[in-house]
Amino acid sequence: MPELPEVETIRRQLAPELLGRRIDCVRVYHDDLLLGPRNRREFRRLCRGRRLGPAGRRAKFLLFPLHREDACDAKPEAVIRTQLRMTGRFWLGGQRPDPLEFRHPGAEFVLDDGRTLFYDDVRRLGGFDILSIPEWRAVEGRLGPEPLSASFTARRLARRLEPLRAPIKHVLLDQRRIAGIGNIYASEALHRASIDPFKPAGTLAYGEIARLHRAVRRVLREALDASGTSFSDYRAPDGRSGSFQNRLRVYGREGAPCLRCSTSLERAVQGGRSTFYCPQCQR
DNA sequence: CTTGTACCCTGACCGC
DNA sequence: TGCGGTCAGGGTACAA
Repeated sequence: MPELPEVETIRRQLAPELLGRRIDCVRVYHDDLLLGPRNRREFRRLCRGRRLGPAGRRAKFLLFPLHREDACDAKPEAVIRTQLRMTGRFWLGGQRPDPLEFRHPGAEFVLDDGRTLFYDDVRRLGGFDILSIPEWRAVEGRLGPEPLSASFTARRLARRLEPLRAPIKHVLLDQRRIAGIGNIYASEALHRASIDPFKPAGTLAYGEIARLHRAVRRVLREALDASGTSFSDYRAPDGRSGSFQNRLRVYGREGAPCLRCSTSLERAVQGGRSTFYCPQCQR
């Protein structure tokens, strides 16, 4: 479901509410929501009684640092890594969320202020694992740069694309190359940069890469400012929708006119996923 | 190393 | 009303 702007929106809403809270009780309703090697009992044991540090995000992962009760100021000893994948959602409140809207309860984290963090996931492709800090550092080291960070430059992007023969659209989805971009914003960025999604990444001219770099940052920034893109099921934890779906230029607009040149937009399948593009102005 | 494919799972929708 | 096929914002394991 969510890409970088949606996950970051969720993080911003949850972070101030969760900071310093103690996890008193954990319930996990499906084994397949535990994505790591730990079973439910181990997961509960590692969470219970821990205090939450500031919620973080890297790529599309939400991170909940866990501190020992007696050493809250020190570095966390572990982190809960959450992946929402396609349909994972959070809701935080004093009672259960509306069961008509949250029909697939996956897990609950009861906090010491009486509220509970609920996780709901229709397809159960998302979930949690607990990583020690060295384990997390190893995982994080394999991820590509954060596209909104100051250190993500066009030059750096060019170096990462240069050896790759795969289509640029496919490369944008590869979290080892660039972190946080998913199927919506890959199509949107390529359209804004007027680049053919099928073009092999390593054949892009530097000028094209510079345009792509700007387009990626701009579209993610604008989506973040709009609290993300909401289709039928995505909601932020406060229940509000994002509004960026009104500003998508190609995603989901197959057959509609290109906003730049009026050519009918097309949909193609790359690596099993839809790519939306303008056959006229993306070359 | 790269690249492609299968797979995890449920639900909405479309054509028959 | 039912049935089969397709599609959905993701990531990983595995084979070639």
